[in-house]
Amino acid sequence: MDVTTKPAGADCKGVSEILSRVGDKWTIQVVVTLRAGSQRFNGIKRRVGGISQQMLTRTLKTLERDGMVERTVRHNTPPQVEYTLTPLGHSLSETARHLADWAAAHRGEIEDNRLHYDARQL
Amino acid sequence: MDVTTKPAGADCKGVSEILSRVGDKWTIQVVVTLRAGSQRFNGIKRRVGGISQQMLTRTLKTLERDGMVERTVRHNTPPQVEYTLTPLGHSLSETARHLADWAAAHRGEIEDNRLHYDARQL
DNA sequence: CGGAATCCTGCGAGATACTG
DNA sequence: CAGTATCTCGCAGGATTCCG
Repeated sequence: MDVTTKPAGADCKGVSEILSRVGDKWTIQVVVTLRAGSQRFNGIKRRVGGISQQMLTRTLKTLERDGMVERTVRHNTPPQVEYTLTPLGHSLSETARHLADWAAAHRGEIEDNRLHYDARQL
Repeated sequence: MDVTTKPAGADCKGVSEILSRVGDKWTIQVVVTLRAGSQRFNGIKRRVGGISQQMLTRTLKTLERDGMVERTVRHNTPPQVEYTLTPLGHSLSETARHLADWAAAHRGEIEDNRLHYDARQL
């Protein structure tokens, strides 16, 4: 699909899909967790904290499908499954970090604005 | 900002809230639309396209509360309400654009990965 | 240990109609 | 024109149970 015709802000549908992935509750947290290196299922679950097994499974599967993480199975006893960030996944994590930095930098300002706004509504 | 000391995923809660705002379906589109300058309610509605007035109202109100847009009322007949991006809002739009650029750049790769993945599942 | 399958719930979000 | 008020529905996301 011809991205070049895009006038600097016209989300061509596919873009907003990626955006929504970033906004989803767990994807970014999992990706960021994996920046530290390969990890196994319950390891990730422990590190992310608060995620249900169901959602971790879904998130990892989606990320794998998108080519953000690689899944490696070792048929030992007990079984081991390792998840590793691909270059694409790393790239996403970098971009997401910019956003996170922005959020961290302006969080106070935003909360302030909310307080003022709410006060005015009384 | 010293990200390196963060234990690999310590989203300070408020950050993920901002992230989810970015991922929400309309916020970014409205902000991007307003980059072109002040605009009125139905003007935004027309430009964004596909948004219901309900969602536009909600989105604008949230953005106003967060201090991203400023609302100016003119009691004419017919009434006019203008929405303008604040500096904070501009700043967000810039950051969001980086993400959108990333998304646009990797969209093809991701779709490719999905096709391969789905093919393997048969 | 690493999942899959199933059930349940709340909220995001659309459609529509009414108001000032 | 610029909203507010309802009603509704789909789906993200949680809890729980079962499987290899």
